[in-house]
Amino acid sequence: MRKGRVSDAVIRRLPRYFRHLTDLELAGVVRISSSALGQSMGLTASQIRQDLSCFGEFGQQGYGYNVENLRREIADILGMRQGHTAVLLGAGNLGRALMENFHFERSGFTLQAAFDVCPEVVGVKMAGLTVRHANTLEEYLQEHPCDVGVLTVPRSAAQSMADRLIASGVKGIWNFTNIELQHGAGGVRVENVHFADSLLTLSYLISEGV
Amino acid sequence: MRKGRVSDAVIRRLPRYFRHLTDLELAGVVRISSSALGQSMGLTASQIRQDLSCFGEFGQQGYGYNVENLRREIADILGMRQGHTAVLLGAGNLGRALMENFHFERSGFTLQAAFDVCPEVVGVKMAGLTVRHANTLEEYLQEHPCDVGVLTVPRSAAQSMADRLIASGVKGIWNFTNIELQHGAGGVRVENVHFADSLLTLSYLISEGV
DNA sequence: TAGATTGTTAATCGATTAACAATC
DNA sequence: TAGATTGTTAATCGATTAACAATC
Repeated sequence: MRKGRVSDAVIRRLPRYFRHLTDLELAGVVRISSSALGQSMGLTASQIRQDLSCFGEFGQQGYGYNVENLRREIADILGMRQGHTAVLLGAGNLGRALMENFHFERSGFTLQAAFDVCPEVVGVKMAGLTVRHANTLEEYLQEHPCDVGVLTVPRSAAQSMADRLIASGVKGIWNFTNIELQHGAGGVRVENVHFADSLLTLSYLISEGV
Repeated sequence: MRKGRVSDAVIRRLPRYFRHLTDLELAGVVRISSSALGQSMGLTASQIRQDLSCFGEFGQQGYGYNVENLRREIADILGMRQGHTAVLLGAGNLGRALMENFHFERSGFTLQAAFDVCPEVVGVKMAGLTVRHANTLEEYLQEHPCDVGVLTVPRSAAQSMADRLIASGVKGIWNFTNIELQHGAGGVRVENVHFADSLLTLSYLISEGV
């Protein structure tokens, strides 16, 4: 499906395309041209056509793109329809908020299990899952191989937990801890959600010109 | 302090520099060269020197950079030492997790107040703050002007809450809702934390080559 | 058919990397 | 002093934008 290497800039735009197309579909829009989509997303029509051409030909001359169809194509490109699975490590405040509020299934993921070490949390039911003790992680993953580990443990436990996830064969780590995880050449992908980096960017932007 | 326009790519690296320098300082490292810093961050020495040169001259030939000094300079550039203030909108699971777990003060922010509409939440004390009713937002902001609004309300309330924040004169919005906020030409800065976009990027990366 | 819009090739722009004189 | 390393200028690389033939 993919032609040559796809740049990081393009990859980062794919979820935005998906989100906008979802909104358009919900709003009942059937077709859209690259220039109209670009206008609503703050991109040029050229860029959109260039981006999409990395993956195939989804439009039609003189017509544009069918919204529903393009949305489905992008979902495929993003791997949303592959039935990925995830386990969550660290069912504290943030972990719990993710479990109970974030819709994993809307991104094509099934959250299979959650782990923690804290006795007050182990055994508690959250979002339909009973939190397991973290020392059963390897055992669990051996029986239920999993694509992604969601890392919401405290900073101090982050690297060792990441190592255990990698050793158990996950393909990716969704990292909410504020550290840069070390992950060897094993091909594990790490996606960081660094809250502080985000807030500091905003801090810079509102301070500019001072 | 700033020379000409600073590109977005550079701005996004500043918090990473800050984080790495903090770690180095904690580890007792006193000086570091651009090539050593680059190695540990996965950047080239050239890029680091080029980035820093947007803001001034912080190094010394033959020596490199003093870690403590460079960290402080970057904190200044990021506006961390300006004493920014924030209010939080939406004290549900995610909002509460942020209040109780995220260290606003480490990014130079003081979280001043939190608001919600839900009767079970209004009046509850979280992280030392008593949650106020959202219909007192304007009144509060008039008396206590605030730099940033942290938006952790449900999707349906997001845009109207953003409009109210902007009308009350905030400089920035830290947006955790999964929508692209509309904000006119008023110069308000919006920084998005789109969980789903992040997970979908990871989904793509672990699916690659399928 | 005429108008609209694609996918792609070429041109431009900006960001990263390399090179090097200056100097601690 | 000699070695190391900066800040900056020049070269390269990659991403974005523009142009246009193809065609629905």
